[in-house]
Amino acid sequence: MTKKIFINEKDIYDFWEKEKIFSADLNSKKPKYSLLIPPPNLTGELHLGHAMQHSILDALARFKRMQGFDVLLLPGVDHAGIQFESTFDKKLSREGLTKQKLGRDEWLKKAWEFKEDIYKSVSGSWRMMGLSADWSREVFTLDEKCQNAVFEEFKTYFDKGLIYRGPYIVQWCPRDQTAIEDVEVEYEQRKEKLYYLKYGPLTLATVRPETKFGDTAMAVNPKDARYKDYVGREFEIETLHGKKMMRVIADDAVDPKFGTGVIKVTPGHDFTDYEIGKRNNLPIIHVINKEGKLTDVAGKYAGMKVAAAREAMLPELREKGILVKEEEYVHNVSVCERCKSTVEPIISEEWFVNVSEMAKAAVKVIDAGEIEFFPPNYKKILTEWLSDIHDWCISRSLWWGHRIPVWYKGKEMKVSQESPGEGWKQDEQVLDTWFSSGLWPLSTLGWPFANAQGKPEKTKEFERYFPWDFEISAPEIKYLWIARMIMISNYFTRQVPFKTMFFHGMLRDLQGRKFSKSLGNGIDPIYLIDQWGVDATRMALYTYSIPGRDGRVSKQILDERGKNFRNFGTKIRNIAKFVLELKPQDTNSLRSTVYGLQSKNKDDKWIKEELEKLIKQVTKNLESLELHLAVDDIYNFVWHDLADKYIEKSKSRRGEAQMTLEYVLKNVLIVLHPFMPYLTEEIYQMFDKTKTSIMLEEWPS
RNA sequence: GGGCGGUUAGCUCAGUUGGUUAGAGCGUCACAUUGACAUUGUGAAGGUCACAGGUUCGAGUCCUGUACCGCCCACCA
Repeated sequence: MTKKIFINEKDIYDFWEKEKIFSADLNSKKPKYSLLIPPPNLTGELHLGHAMQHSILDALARFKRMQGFDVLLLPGVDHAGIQFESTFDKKLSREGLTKQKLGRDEWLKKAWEFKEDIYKSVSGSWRMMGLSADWSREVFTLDEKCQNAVFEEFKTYFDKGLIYRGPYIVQWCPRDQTAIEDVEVEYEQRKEKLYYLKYGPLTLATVRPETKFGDTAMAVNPKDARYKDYVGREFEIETLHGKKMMRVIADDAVDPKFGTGVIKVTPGHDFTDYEIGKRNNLPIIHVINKEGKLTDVAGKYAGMKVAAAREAMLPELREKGILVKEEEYVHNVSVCERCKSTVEPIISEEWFVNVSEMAKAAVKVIDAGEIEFFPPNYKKILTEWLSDIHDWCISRSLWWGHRIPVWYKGKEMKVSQESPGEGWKQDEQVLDTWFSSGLWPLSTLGWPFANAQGKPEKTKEFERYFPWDFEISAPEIKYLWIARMIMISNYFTRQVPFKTMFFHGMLRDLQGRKFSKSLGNGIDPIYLIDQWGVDATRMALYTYSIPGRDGRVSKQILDERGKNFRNFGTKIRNIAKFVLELKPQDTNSLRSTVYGLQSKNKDDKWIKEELEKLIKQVTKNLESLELHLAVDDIYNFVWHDLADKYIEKSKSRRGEAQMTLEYVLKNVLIVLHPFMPYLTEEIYQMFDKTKTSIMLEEWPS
């Protein structure tokens, strides 16, 4: 084989791609090992978490390939509904454009162009980590095959009666103008005021006086002796629009210890109150609209934003003797995970899926141990969530996504991918991003199945690579994504989507905070790569790759580690230079050394024993997904055993040691390759070798 | 209010089923040195492993409790 000299990392990557070493082979006789890359959101940069995730995936893929598996490492991108749309709308507003001005069709056209731009700028950096993915199979969640899969999913649920549309109280983000899921809501601790209001004979406490226009009852706990005599009776109460009769009801949801033990019931704008309202047949009054402003029922406060209206009405409440007391109150306010605006519970027409049966079935397969979780306690975390699941609100008032495949004509309704004909109008909403992401393990392999005759027939890809052997995720999307993949996959295929589920920890700043754009505390992996190289950056990240363990990092700490592993790379380069470039004239090439390792010298025997231990350890640690330990083992062996001890001693018997040196170095390169792919390939090419690339070498056993 | 995780050297963290003097990197100090490598080598200092009990021949590791930090879940308006 000819030796190759590479100019830089990209040069090596291109070489691998050209040799098609990343491609999975459907017709391979080897056993398969499939890994599914979590599709990054199409909103911009690769962040540290991605970089770590990709590094872990790639190490395993390379390891399995060398172990003789036909590896599929499948890449893809997620359209990321809300996130993409808000990024794009911000860009439009800088150009003086709005959704309204453009209209849906024009907006979508521009959105697709923007998508292409973003994709181009980010896909390069995703590859830069060295990801040995099969790019020929890359999937985007809005590709035709995903569209088909999503339609099949929707239609199946619909036909089985699991999908329904109805008014429901949802978490509404007034800024993103869409309903969001419970799991997309964050809580922010805020100091507000608790207002005591006089309602007829009773006094109650509330933090939201502005919703009083929507009150339809007062409620107390049925066990509360103080109010026993009031229950079931109506009282005249003073409102801002004059006097009004209101009933007192009893409901278990009322906590007698809160405030005065009496609450006002506003079924239109509070989750508890909505439930109370349902149980007691209370009417629903809309006080807040989808822009977060008060409606006409608020009289002169109509049109004001919630917070402003609250302030504005206080003087009148005081004056009329309704507001009798105020106190400081610290509580959690719901905010939108994406844009951080206060979320309003409001009633909206939305689509839902009843997932309780699916979830039950998912709990069964998880309990049966069909998926191995890292760390193992996630098994319990997921089954508990699935056991207590609510109907899934799948509609979003966005334009970027899979449009709900329902068409209307007068009172008629049809589920169809294409327009059923003249006069039919499609539903305006799109599906929740996770509706398509939940299908990811299936849609990436060609589900739904149909042959030329339209009969179901599994694709070859699906037959071979499903279920996936390995999936990885950040813990924060365990419910949004992981639980749903398990549930949906099991529903459609009666199989788990993946056999191993790895949750990595979250990288945080030194105060333990998440990295976020708004805090400006992010660390750009591209910076680390520029500074220390891809391999060193990967190594630094592996030290944080322990399942479920968060890590605290700063730019300084990552620089330290990056520098350290860059030095390690230099160490190996120097070892290679010592062993291969400066070798004595009278020694043979590596090829002969493989057969001639019978040296009786005690140093030779020692280093070979240590090497064997290393190989065993690294193999074991990779198999048990403890990459940090594998990295540590190699580091110690190379630096302290091989370089500091063995090489130093070998200097007095250089020629004799040559064969052992080459043998050890070559094996070190192989076991290090999953972690530092570029460096190891570069040095491998300096050997008189038998394989085109180190990627094709066999893992030593 | 429930559930989970963390607490080990100045900093960031390892420590795999309990087993000798508890480890790494960075930082600090001393010495060496152009010898594959100054992106170096040798050595040193630095820890009552959060705290209190318990199990054990033996506990950083297992059990109970406490404190602090963090995360997730939850309809306290």
